[in-house]
Amino acid sequence: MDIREIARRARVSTATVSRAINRVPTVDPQLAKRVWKVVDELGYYPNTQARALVLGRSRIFGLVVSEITNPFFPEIVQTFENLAVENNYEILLTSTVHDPKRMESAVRRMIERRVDGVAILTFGMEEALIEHLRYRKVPLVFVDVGPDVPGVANIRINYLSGIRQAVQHLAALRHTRIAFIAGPQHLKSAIARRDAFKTSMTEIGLSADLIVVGDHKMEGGMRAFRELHALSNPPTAVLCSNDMTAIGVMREAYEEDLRIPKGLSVVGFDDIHLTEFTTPPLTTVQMSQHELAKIAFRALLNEVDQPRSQERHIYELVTSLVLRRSTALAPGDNVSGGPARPNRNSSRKNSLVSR
Amino acid sequence: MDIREIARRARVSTATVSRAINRVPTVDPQLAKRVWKVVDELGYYPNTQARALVLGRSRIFGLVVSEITNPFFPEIVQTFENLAVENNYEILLTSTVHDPKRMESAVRRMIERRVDGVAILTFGMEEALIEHLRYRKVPLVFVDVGPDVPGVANIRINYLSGIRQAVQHLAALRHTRIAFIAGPQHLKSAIARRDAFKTSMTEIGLSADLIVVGDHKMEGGMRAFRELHALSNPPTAVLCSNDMTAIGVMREAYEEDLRIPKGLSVVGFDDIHLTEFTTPPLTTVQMSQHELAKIAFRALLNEVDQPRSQERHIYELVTSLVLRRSTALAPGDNVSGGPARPNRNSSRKNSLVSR
DNA sequence: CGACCGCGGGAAAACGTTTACACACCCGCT
DNA sequence: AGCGGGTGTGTAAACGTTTTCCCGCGGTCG
Repeated sequence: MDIREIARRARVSTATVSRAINRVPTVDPQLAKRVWKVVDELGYYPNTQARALVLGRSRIFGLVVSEITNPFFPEIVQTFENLAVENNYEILLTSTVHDPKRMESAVRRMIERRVDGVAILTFGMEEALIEHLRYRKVPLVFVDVGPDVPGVANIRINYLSGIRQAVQHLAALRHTRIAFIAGPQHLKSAIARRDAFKTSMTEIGLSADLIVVGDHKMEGGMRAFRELHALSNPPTAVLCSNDMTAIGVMREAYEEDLRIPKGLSVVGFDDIHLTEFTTPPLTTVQMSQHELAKIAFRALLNEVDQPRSQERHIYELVTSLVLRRSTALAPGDNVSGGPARPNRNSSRKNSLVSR
Repeated sequence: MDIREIARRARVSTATVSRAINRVPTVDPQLAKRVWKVVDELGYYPNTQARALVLGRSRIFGLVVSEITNPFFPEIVQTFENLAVENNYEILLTSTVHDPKRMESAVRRMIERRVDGVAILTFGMEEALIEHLRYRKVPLVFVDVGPDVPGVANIRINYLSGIRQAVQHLAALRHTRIAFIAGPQHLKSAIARRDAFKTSMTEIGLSADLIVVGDHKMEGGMRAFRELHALSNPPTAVLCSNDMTAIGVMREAYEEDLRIPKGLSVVGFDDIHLTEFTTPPLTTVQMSQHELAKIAFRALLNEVDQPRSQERHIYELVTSLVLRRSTALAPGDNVSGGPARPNRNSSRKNSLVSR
């Protein structure tokens, strides 16, 4: 069933059918109604491939993430998808599981399907695929790590804003020995977080020498905390480069019978959903996946609408602390009476029994 | 840059280029090499839309899930995607966030893109979209809930196998008061799990009357457990209809200062990744998302390869218990010496400090 | 030595749209 | 009454492939 069939039955030309379907205003309402009637009766749906072929636009965006099973990404995918359907786009999802072959095939697939743009929302070093796509003049948007070249949009993440809030929050709770568990040092984003920690500490006169590196996974957090805990003068608070690391710290603390937050304050980074389900719920620096996806999508949409090829667009995403229940006054510090901590601005979705 | 450009430069016809690219064996190796040379030089990639148009096959599968942010689904998506790239397919992902409008638009999108098949891996009542797709003779595969009609494949889940293992595991640990926290009773899958629990209990002579219904979310688990805990003779073990419920139970138990597993044994259902990150790691009934996605993909592939339209295909997925650390001997039961529990067959990815 | 057969390659049609261009028709003006 | 312009519809080309059909060539067999 194609447009010609519709044309025949409505006794008009294919041109008119096409125009009616696309709501071109000049077509006689009478005819339009006749066309729509047939369309509805037959349950006709235009063939997107044919359309794409002549329009030269596929209405498909590529979306590259590191791995969907990493809890950071599902919400990005969800938001991106929502925006896609709203704008009549389709999304071609790829998770490079840090595998160069996967990236290569991803690029091939995207080019073959003639995507209108690609968002690379991965925290990694997928430099390889960039060149290939740039060469084809596909609109691109990167996060954090993108090359500073014309024609590709870039989302800068303001790590400092959130990390500074976290550090000052801990300092306000009388913590002075604050440790940082960093991420893999080949990731730009991990380095940026560590640097933000150093800056935040030194600017309030605390020393930032308690830094140990993890792997952005639970195991790394456990290992790193074991190391810290063995110190002669262990930290009373730990700030982590991401939430999985913080979960590792909490797990290890539990094994060592250290209660959180009384015995140890822990702060994560990312604000993945999981943090609401830990015991206790994790205080963390939010880097809104929702916002990130939104910015990325908008950037692509802009780019296809008015391709200002030579400008380089920079967007910014700020981070900010969300308070839950994994931080408290430093042990040994006794203030008299009153609630020890600032207002909680976290969305308290989970009806917790107060204790 | 199109196939004609290649043809011109290689001084052959477009037919030959097409044949060379598609590795038709009859073409002269000499010519083929000439074609490939030009292809590589120019970085030519065939236009999939044009191809799909003439072939009548889009090489796209639809994948419908409930919501990607539900931790049950990311692994399904990942596996499905892996298989897709392996087989040169693309996937058109939709999460109906339980919203009828979303489902409708999902169907429209899939039909417009002319998907070759659709896997509906959602635990819900998306009956609406079924008819529309069936009418179009799109190959379908359902999980659990599909209508028993010819032409659509169905994946049956064997809930009983895993739940029976769980119940018997608990019974072996001397638990006799075993409660079940069910899921929303409008979901077929939730009902099936509850029934499997009843069957498993009665067949070993235990009474299955400690059933309270939750909502498959953490809050429901917390609420349900509060109810159970307030009983004059509370259960010593709780089996949950899904993992999020179990996490709620653990959280609530923590609030009530009940240690797991010493004071209470908890078993979940689904085996989402999250269960490895709880403290303690959750013993749960595995319903392999990986297998599920694999079966679904295979089923679709079968269907497009040899469309035996009238047969109805039934596949089965068995469930089975995976032991972690949230179950132990019933309190008050003292056996002398020896390890209290069976071998642990769980994959112990996380190097836990034994305690 | 000629006819026939097999094999490989080319011309062109087909897939289902959109849209540039052409062409009726009607209305109002001179 | 004739002409010009505006409005709305139709015809056909174009998008980039695959594939059918046909043709020419070389080899083999009678």
